[in-house]
Amino acid sequence: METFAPTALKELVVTDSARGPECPAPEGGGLVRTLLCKLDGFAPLTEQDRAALVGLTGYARPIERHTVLAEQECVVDHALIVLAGFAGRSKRRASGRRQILAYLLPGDLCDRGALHGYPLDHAIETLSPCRIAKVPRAAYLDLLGRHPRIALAVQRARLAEEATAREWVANIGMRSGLERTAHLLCELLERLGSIGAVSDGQFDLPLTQMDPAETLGLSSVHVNRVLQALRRDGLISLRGHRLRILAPRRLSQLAEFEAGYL
Amino acid sequence: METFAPTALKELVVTDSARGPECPAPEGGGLVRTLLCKLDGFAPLTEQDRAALVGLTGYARPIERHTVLAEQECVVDHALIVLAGFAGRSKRRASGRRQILAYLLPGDLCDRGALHGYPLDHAIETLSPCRIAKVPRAAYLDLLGRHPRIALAVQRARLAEEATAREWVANIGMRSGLERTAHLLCELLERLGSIGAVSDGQFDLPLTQMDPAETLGLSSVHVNRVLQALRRDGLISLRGHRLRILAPRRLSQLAEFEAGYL
DNA sequence: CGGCGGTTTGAGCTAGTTCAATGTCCGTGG
DNA sequence: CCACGGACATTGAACTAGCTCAAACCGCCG
Repeated sequence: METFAPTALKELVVTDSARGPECPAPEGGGLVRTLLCKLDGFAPLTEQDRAALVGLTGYARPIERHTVLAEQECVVDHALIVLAGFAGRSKRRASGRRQILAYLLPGDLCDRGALHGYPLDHAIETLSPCRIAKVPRAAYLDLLGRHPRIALAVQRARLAEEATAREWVANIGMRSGLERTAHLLCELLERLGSIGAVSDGQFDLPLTQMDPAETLGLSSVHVNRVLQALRRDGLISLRGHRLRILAPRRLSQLAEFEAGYL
Repeated sequence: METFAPTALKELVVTDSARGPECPAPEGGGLVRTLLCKLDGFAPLTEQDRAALVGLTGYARPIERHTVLAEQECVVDHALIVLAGFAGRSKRRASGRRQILAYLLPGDLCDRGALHGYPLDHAIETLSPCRIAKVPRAAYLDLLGRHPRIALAVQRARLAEEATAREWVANIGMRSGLERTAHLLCELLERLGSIGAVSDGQFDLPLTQMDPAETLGLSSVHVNRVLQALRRDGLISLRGHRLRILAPRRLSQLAEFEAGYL
């Protein structure tokens, strides 16, 4: 169950490096680490591969919360790599109601824009302050061309993303509010764990309760009550934006969470 | 709005050719037509490409309703091409409750098994009697290798499938039962239209009300009532397994259905 | 004719919504 | 240092969409 990364854990690296423009990017590969970590998990990378990825840091910029990185209907011509913070894909109804379709966590990347010149069927926006690399199409294609292992890892990452999307359909479609929420937390634990952003079952959740609500197809009021129930039952503890999974086993049982598909 | 295929419509081709083992495959490319139709829509195919696809007919077999084509957790080593009937991806909970994750309609194909040797995160099963080609990995890879346009079309088809999956998350997550159902019908109209299986707003829906229910995260009782409401309001007519969209415009407005992403 | 698989209907119930008030934390300006 | 305001979290209370269970009904096939 415990899938924490074997590397030394730099606690809070996500938040304090995402705090804003005045905060300089940390030394060397401090943030690309998430990307390296994640891609390496899909296909082992060589030193050259890693160096090339570290080189992408030049494209990184701090970005405020609730910034739209790519509008629906728009053709984008760069790849996005999340280095810190939470971003997400989302759709909006005419009524204003929003549905979050996927989380983009540190190490995740999104290259639909760069690879295929299709207009996006959804928007991409930051859910928290983020540090994000916008890699121009040419540079990105060049990267993939020169580094087949990276290309492979990226392709596998896409498969994992598809699997997650299916998991979300199932989650929203056939689970109760409590179970859905538990499932989401399990997913976050696993995904953040795989990039070393979990320490002792604890991680930062730089979201508003509105975000899980729009993720899970629930009202924020209900999410609030569900979180209280999870706390009451001793499954989690949550103070501010710091979440701790107290009973991962029981939580994943409640959610029928299947680890391993990433 | 009307995206009906320009080719001559062979009404009922889906059902009568999917009826069962005793029913011989129709003359020539009668059923691959759907595949040709669909892929050609993504990337124009040459005569050689088409011939190669027609060649796949040899792998086609009639398959009964509710047959599991690929079990969850299993590694599959062939690509599946649906030539007639409805199949789908699905997940099941321990309680037995099922969620349908995607429909595989005639012309759709599913090559995760053949391309990457990963165990499936979901099952694939027929929802109606089908005619399906199981193409062995080697033959499939060979096909893609020799026919780059087919490979391109397949890749684009995958993008469209991903977009559909996102649409489903949004559908289940933020729409009411009525809207969800309307949206699903719009999707079916569009997808079946693109393979010429819609005639005069009418198409075969070889499903039980349980299937839409498990698709939309509703109970079959509720789906029943929703369908009645749609009929009452003159949006659709439904007799047996024959569905007619009477007011496509109003229906897609109700569902906030965005055509065009396929 | 009888039965099976599916649809339809009814009635009661509950998970989750909506709306609105209240509480809490935190940053800002005086 | 404190008052103020804004953004979130929490609570309460009324309401409702959709669920469950169970009975009837319908069409089809053997």
